[in-house]
Amino acid sequence: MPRVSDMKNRLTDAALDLMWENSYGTTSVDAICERAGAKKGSFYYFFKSKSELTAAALEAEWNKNKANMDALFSPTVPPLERFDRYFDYVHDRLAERQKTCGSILGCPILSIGSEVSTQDQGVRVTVDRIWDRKIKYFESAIRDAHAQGLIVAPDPEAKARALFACYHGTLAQARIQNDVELLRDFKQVAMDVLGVKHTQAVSS
Amino acid sequence: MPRVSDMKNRLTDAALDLMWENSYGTTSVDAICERAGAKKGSFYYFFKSKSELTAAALEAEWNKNKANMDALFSPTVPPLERFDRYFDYVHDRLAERQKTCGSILGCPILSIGSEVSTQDQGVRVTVDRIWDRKIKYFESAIRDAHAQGLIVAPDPEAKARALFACYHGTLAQARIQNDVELLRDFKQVAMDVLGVKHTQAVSS
DNA sequence: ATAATAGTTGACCGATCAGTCAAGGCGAAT
DNA sequence: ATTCGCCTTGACTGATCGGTCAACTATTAT
Repeated sequence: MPRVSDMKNRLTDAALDLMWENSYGTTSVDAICERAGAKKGSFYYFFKSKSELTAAALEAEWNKNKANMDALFSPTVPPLERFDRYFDYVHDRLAERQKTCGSILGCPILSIGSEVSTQDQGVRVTVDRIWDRKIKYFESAIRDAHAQGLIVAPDPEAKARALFACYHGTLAQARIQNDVELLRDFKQVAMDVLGVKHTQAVSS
Repeated sequence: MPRVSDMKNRLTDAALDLMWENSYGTTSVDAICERAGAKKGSFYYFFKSKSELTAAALEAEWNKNKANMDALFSPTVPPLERFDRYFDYVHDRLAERQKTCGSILGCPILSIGSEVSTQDQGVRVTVDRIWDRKIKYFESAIRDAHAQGLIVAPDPEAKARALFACYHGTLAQARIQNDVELLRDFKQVAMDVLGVKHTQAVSS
């Protein structure tokens, strides 16, 4: 067997990075190659098109984040607390990234998905698939919360989709307005959407 | 005085149309000109860049829709009913458009805004401004609903922003999944976000 | 050591990109 | 009817786009 290369990962990393910070359309294959330290020929050795690279980059991002998601939404954590931890995690990650690039970047799945959905079915289907996987974490937490009588959610799947959409709307707004504080306010909105019985703030 | 031309409007109409259906990045100046029946030189007679045209197109779209919004959110309509009518209106408009282009297009403000926000401050600021204007309709309806004891919303502006973000998240999801039914389900979510009292009593 | 193969390179392609410009056409006020 | 100036035209630019290709390198199993 000949040599092995990490170039494929470098390319997907560079692609997602650039597309997240800018957009799919303004991220050229040349720019991806430059950041990955690759030449154009190498790019097209691994991927047959920019579209295919994008789908691979989104899947790679999912794989890198899956363990984190599993931990955040661990069944050992009280169901409603899972959301709190997840929202905190995303907030912190976006705030951290803002320090280096100056912008709140929102969710790459939504940004890229919204941009290409009417034109690139390959990427669209990939976005859809990852979207569904992430919703499963919400769904499971909602079902557990319902079982414990914390909320009333006879249709956990629908409730999960709704909450996920609301959250992503807030992420998109945070990106457009470049304001991370919008994410802080979402926790209360999430409780409203989930139908958590209103609780007065308890000093901790 | 020499002749007058409707070319400027034709160009903004064509631009918004193409960017809504596809994206900002994939909408070329050439394509805009072709749809508007203009030559490149005319385009740059009216606008000094694609970016400036986009900002103008968004403002023009707002101006065309303002009367509709005023009617939908008329103070003569019961406050919570205003939302119902607005959501129906958007749903019907998107469903109608789907017949001709095959896709649920979501909200152009969000799509374009999300796409260019980190790269084009001119368009970003325009998106921001229109976003704020639209939120005012929500805010006013929420304040009226609060005054009538239909909901509890001590901070109507924050509630309006939250609901607007949630709705746009749903619009984005509908675009990505090309599914108009997601918008139908939003009405109940909106009631949850607004904190409308229904069968489920809310503890004080 | 060498052969087989995974990976790399850089030159190249036609198309399209946003944007420019000088010149001319054409409507309205005089 | 002339003139003023809004608007249109079409040919043009240099850069960049996504993508191709044949030749080359480097690694590793044998």
